[in-house]
Amino acid sequence: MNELNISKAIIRRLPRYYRYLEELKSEGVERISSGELSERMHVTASQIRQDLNHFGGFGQQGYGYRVGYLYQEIGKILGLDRVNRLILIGAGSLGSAIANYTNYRNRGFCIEALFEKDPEKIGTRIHDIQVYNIDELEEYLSKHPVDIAVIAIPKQEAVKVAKRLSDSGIRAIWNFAHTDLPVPDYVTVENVHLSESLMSLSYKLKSSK
Amino acid sequence: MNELNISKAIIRRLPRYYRYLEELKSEGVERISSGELSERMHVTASQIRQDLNHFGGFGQQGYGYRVGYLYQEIGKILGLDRVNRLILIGAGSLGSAIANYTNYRNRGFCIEALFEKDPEKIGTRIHDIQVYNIDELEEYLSKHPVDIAVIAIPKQEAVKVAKRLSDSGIRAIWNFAHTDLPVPDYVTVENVHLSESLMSLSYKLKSSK
DNA sequence: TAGATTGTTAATCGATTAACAATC
DNA sequence: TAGATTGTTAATCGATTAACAATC
Repeated sequence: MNELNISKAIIRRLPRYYRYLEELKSEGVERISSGELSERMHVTASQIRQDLNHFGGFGQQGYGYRVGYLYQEIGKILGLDRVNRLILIGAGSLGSAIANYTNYRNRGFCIEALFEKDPEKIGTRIHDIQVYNIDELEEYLSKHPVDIAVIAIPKQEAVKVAKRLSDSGIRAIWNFAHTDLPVPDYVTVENVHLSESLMSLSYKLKSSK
Repeated sequence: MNELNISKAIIRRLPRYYRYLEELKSEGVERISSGELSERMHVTASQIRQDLNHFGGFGQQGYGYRVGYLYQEIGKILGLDRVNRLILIGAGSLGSAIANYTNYRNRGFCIEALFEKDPEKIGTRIHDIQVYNIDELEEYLSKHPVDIAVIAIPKQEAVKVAKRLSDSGIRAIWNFAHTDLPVPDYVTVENVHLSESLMSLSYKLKSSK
């Protein structure tokens, strides 16, 4: 159960295992072998066994893995067995889409507040989430426990807000701004650089022709 | 200039180089060495030189790299020197955010049409893009050249639409649905699995405590 | 020319796959 | 018990880093 030196590659794959297990569960499948899962997911059986074993012996020789149990355990590893409280910075179209999306789709995550500078939006509710003045960020954070801050504003402001967030003790940032955020060591940033993703696709398309 | 066997890892990094070079250009910096760029980007100078050399000798010994030239060349490699025509499937909040975002931010990409099944939205314009009935997808594709299709609809429908897209000759799909799309070999898929990204962050937060 | 910095090869490191003994 | 399949070690593969000769 030593979770200390798990490679980034494995962490990236965990949510994908989780997704496939959820699917299997909803299909009523109770047990699955690494070989069968391998065929579904298009990864090697060896990698599946190797990956899962970093976290403990979830399987049983001669039998395979119990789907429900494995699903639950990976959920725990990912920290989905408790509620992650989120706040969202930016109530533009992207921020609003994230608010909509994250609340619906992901149990384990709950968006508790939105922050904006546009006076038109402050005081309203978007997808049933209260919109606060961005100036009140520090005050809000001093009163409410928050696990993850989501940044969905342009890059110049994003860098400043990231500083304010880390100064207020935020430990995790989900960043949608087109920039790398300079944050202290104790803050974890997960970037979603959409334009970089699109450029990669453009490259792959071009080079496949 | 052999672009045939470029690793995925390098392709992922190219857009990031592109972003930093754009920044340098806008700061008026004309030349940069791999060492200086290394410090900015927090990668090794060796990796920068190694990466760039896969595509040709862009630098000059004793001098470094000319920012403008390198920026332009990486743009070409990524296929940003021509217009990529996009269509977007799904005019929900995510689709609408992507429409907004991609049109503004990324020169080289142009969203030409939106497809929806909601009768309320069909016939309207969203961020100045015409919304078509999803039933007209094949007809539209037979008349208009399209480079990339963006999928921003729930997973069940996404799989079906992906099939229709590949049957109509689409070669590249930017997929925002929570599923892996089964497509023929000649179709390239770039996934943006937001919930998986958020789960990774949850893991990293949990394990850093 | 001397100094700087690339291009490129060689060494290291890490991640993936193969193999098989352990065991249910 | 025999068959199946995991857990785990060893082998391979690929990616990153270090080193340095080439050269501007």
